[in-house]
Amino acid sequence: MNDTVDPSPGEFSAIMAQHEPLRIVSQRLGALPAPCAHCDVRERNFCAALDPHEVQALSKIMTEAKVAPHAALFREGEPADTVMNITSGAVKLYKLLADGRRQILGFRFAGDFVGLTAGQDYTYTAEALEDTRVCRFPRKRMEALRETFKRIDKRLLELSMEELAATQEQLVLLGRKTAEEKVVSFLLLLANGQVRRGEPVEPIRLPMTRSDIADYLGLTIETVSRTFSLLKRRGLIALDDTTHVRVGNREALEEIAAGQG
Amino acid sequence: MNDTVDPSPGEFSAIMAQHEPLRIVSQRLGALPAPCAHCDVRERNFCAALDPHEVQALSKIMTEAKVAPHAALFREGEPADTVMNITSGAVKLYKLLADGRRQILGFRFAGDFVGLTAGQDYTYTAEALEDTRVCRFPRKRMEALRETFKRIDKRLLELSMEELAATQEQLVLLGRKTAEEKVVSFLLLLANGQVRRGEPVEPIRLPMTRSDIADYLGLTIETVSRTFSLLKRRGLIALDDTTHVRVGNREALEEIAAGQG
DNA sequence: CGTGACCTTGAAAGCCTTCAACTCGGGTGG
DNA sequence: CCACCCGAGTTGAAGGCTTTCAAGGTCACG
Repeated sequence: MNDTVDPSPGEFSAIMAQHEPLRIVSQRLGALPAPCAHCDVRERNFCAALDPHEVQALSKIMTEAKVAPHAALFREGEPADTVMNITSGAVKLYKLLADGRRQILGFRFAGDFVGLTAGQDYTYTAEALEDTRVCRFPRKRMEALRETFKRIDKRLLELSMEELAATQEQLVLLGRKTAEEKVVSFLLLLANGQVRRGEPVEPIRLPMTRSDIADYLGLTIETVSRTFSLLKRRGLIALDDTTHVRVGNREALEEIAAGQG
Repeated sequence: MNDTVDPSPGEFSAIMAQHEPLRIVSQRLGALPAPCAHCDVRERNFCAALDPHEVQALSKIMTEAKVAPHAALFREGEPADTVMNITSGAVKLYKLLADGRRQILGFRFAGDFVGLTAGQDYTYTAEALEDTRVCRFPRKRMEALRETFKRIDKRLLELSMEELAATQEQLVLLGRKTAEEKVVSFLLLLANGQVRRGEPVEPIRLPMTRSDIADYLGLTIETVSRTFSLLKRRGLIALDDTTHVRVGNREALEEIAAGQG
């Protein structure tokens, strides 16, 4: 957490310029309120559906920070005193078993909210995959704000329920899908995420390593690699390089992901 | 849903008498408000932390129903127009893949809340494992009530976050634990649930079939059965019959579940 | 007492993992 | 400038954990 620093206000426009997708979303949706330029990732960030008063109050308790690749936003077991809204970059969330086995719970991108917990401590670790920017909200002050603006709870509940549904979908993937189905489901999930954020559908960007993908899908890096190769050989996907995938036949992939026999 | 009928008011005391655990919890916590006698499963039901006004309002929109074994409370894909609080019995939640493979998302017991969704439709099926009673809250009227009593949202958010954390723990189980670790984790989860509801720790009651357990743990019924046999042979558990388990060495099981590999 | 659902156990097969070798690209220091 | 190293990724071969296939057992129920 000590590797985070606040960007100067002057940097904002430069940052926004680097993030074409965010600007696209902003333009598409017009001038809605947002606590800061960074948070201006409409529809997805938790300010969506809030009114200007609420957003303004939120902006007052918020601080901005950037996180370097491999640095943690927070770690499992630490006191959960901050919730964060990612404004650019990519983050992985994971838990560890006693002997070091790792399960990645999910990946989060611009507009996503992380660090909300029921208990006192974070129940997972959040780590940046690349240069990442976040808006940080102190939990104490956030809770005070929630007392004043009850609608914030409603919004957080919506987000929490959506996250729960996505996590339950992931249970199906881990418990009942084959390696191929897992990898295909993963690619489609990333593609859908890009569309939701207003980014181009293709190429599908993979900011995470094969090891991260493996720990997300409950596989080994070798199986992930082999499955990519297999899909490529079958003409179902094309790899520009190891981090950019293009999809040939979307319908075919959708069928595989759904487990059509 | 048509297999549910409302019990007559006169049945309530008889029902309560059958549910020793609920009475125990009630006595322990004293006279807190609850929408109905059935909902009187303190600490766990969603009325906990609400004040009498809120609970009274909730009781007015609530109807009670009983569900027979194998009958569905609701099905995946149906319009999600009711949320429910289980007051007795046991329920399994599951999703299906196109070819029929099933993943059980979790089991729910007295005091648990089911059917809350972000979208319009249920994203999973809920089916009774045994005779089950529920309090049903029409979504529309519930949402109106949430507008009036904002604290309900706060309570629902708490429940949602707890459920999310539990589901994330299940991701670790499905993605990274061995068959033995899965079964042991499952038994401890059930044991903890019984304690939380004020029931005796032992024997651990298994109201679900081996097939249900398998589909919850991402295994086959044969592997589940073999793993039970293995644990029994090692003296780590004892099976009174197929549905009642006793634990010899709790610490040893905790270590196995945590993956002290 | 037959029937069926559920559970257990054995043996063979298979999917994924483990172990191992090799490639590729980037960073570094001589 | 380039040899060297290291992390990340790919591919092959062997092994193992779990599944699949198969058979038998138990118990509730009509």
